[in-house]
Amino acid sequence: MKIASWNVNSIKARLPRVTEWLSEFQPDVVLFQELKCIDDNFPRMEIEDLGYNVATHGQKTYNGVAILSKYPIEDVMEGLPGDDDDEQARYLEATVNNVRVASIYLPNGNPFPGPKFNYKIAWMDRLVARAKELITHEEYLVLGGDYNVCPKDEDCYDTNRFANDALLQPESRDRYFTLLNLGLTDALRVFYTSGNNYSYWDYQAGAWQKDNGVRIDHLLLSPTAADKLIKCDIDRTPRSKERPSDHTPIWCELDV
DNA sequence: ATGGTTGTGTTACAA
Repeated sequence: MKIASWNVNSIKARLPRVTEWLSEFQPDVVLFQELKCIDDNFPRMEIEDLGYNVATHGQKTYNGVAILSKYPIEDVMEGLPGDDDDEQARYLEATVNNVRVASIYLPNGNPFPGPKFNYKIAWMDRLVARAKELITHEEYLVLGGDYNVCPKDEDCYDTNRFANDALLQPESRDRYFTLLNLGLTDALRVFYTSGNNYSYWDYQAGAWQKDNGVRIDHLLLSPTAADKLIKCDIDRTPRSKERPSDHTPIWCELDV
């Protein structure tokens, strides 16, 4: 069972890249972030024609997350618990083929410091609380998405340029490692124990051509899911194409 | 070179 996560940076603008990648890569489950559209404008038919069920949690202009699955999508939960006043569409959870999955678009948090960074940290605290709850269920669990966190310096091409960036702040990293300390596994680091494994390259200044990237898209697995982990990798192919997203997919294969 | 690009939706803001 192949599960992928991809920040598409507008599903409408990215539809040609998305359909060609789904057709070629054939993931069983896909977690999308940054749809940048309301549910009614999601290109549902085009995706369903490729054999996927679709659950969306969209929003006008910003944010928006979705779950695609070749299996039925069950027990959908929209939004991250813990703040009834939070109206940003950044979290969608569901069960597919006995695997609980979440599509996560964690707040970027820039500029640091400031209210956006405070929102990021509060959001991460809510994610930790949700992960704590989920992990007690002892089921297959994959928390995937754009975490907007570089866990370590090796996950950023130039830490000096990012010294004041929210992606590298200790407060962001502390909460990311709190997730790992709950027992979640950073699936990519099972196979690539160190070094550059970027998932995002800025559109500006030839960042892609120079491989000036950061690793901020992650798949975190519960212990039972990690036991079934066969492979995890980052697929750079979509980032190399015309009119790409600035992110590229991360995927894993589970023996379930 | 303190630059540069993309997307939404309006000429600003987020990333």
